[in-house]
Amino acid sequence: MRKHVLIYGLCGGLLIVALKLIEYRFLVVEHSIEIYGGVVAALFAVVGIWLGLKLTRKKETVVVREVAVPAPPFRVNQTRLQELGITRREHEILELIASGLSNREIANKLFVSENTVKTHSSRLFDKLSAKRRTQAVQIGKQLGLIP
Amino acid sequence: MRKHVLIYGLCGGLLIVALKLIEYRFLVVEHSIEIYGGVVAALFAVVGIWLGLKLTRKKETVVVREVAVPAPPFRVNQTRLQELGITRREHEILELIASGLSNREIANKLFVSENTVKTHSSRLFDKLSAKRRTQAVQIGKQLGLIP
DNA sequence: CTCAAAATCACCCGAAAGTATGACGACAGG
DNA sequence: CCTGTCGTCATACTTTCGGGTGATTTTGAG
Repeated sequence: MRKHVLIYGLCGGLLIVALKLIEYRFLVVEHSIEIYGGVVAALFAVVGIWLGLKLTRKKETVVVREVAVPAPPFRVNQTRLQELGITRREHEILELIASGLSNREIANKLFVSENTVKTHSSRLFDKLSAKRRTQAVQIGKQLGLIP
Repeated sequence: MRKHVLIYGLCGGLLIVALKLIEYRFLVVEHSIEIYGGVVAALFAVVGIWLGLKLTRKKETVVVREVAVPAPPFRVNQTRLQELGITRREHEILELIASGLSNREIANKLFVSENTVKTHSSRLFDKLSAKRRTQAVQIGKQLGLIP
């Protein structure tokens, strides 16, 4: 800011000197003082406006808008399934257990015997280190095997 | 913009007239033309700077920064709890069931008897229209009672 | 204080869940 | 052809769950 003022002052001084040097050659007409003043005024006004624009050009307003992330579509973690050696049937049964069905209901839905469902779920619990179906569901969710 | 220029011009004209009116009273000294020019220059430069600032004050660069909302914080649906007449204890037990604990484990955790846990869960199942604990968990999630 | 709701506990019993073990057929891959 | 995996099923047994009933204590609102 100070710098700008100094530069401005210097320019003003130089301009005045320049004008003085030529005032007796081209502006000797009587009453030309008004023209002289107007020109000087216009010139410095333009310089002032330019300076003012220069000084404030960098103003910015940062607007932070929070955007809700759309629900990430559930994707079964196939890698984990393989790691744990969980078969398709076992995974299918885990899903049905998670939806709140009993062994018998699952058996009916899959057209197999209840005992089969029990064996599957037993093996599933082993692989998930679960002792109960509720725990299996909880672990399954945590591992991304079910939504 | 046009308006500003006009106003400026008008002011300039008025100033010149004003100066002319007093030039023979206070600035009759020879060579005072330099002082006159300097004053006019400084005055209009100031006006110019002010104008420049005024013109650009409202210019803003809007930067939109999208912020991903991490996880929608889970909020228990208290209204639904009241609608169903589920007590605090029952809700507490629903949460523990959902985390995969057995009745006995819940009893130990809450320092009550297993029978108490059974009674609570029984009433809870009634209120949720659930026949099994797994179903209670599924319904509870659906109703926003548990995360 | 009083009353009702909530929380606690007990006992019984049948149903469901879970464990253990063995067996059989289908099917893919070496 | 042989072997391993998967899916299927069965039997027997133990544990857990859940329903039903009744009772006592705590607690909070009026």
